[in-house]
Amino acid sequence: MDSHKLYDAEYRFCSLVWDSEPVNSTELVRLAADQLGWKKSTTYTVLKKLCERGILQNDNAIVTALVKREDAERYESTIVVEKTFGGSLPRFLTAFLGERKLTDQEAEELKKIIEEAKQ
Amino acid sequence: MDSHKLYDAEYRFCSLVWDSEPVNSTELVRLAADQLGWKKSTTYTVLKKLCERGILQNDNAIVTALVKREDAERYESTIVVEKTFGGSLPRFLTAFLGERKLTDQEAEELKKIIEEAKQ
DNA sequence: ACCCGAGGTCTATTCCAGTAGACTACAGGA
DNA sequence: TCCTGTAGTCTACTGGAATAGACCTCGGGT
Repeated sequence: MDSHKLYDAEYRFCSLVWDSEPVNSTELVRLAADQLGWKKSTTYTVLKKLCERGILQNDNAIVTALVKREDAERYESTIVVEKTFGGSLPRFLTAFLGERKLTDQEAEELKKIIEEAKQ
Repeated sequence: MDSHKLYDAEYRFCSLVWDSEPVNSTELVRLAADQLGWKKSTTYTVLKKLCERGILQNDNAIVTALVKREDAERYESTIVVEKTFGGSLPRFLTAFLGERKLTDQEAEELKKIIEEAKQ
């Protein structure tokens, strides 16, 4: 349940998968070497752990994600709001905005997102 | 600069300080024992590190915070939005809301916060 | 029959956050 | 004078995230 928590390195790795799934494992080794500077065994070690935790899937060298990017993002955002802001989105928003100013356009975009989440 | 990053244990400890500053260090030892289950030396070790990083201040056994709760909260929220959502607040909001639904009242509150951050 | 690349496993090593134990110094009461 | 509480330091252990090196197997090409 809580094993959906992705550590930093895992998150970066999953990002590669999300960007290119379904992807061959050897190709993934190449991508991780390129974009993360990882050695082959590092990739396989991390891949295996993520498979064991039901986050990724490796089927005959074809890697796909069981936990989708949106799931991980939602989880991540929820955690922060809970841990740091007592679960209150308004408190999060207030803190984030701080002295920051929004343009009319940005404000409209945000309000639209909120409007769509009503009910 | 980036030393303002608070690790989990540090954050919990700072919360105690924020809640009760200015606070005597012995009293803080007591609070940390009560609320975090920490031993005395743990409290002093963490306190010292935070002082060295300019986050707290210990003056003749009177502890105060140089970095305020709002600063830490803003920092924390900014980090997530940047690290996980490419700095885009709309993307964060969309992810957080996900399938969640807002009541009219909640939506109004959020829109008000946004409105106040305009320009 | 041999080599090579694909596809992987298993076992370390390193680093650091988190936590604590043992010790020191000093001031004020009994 | 000794004890006790306050205030603090310094060193050390532990667990786990991050990373990698050495090794294994198997199928296809020469």
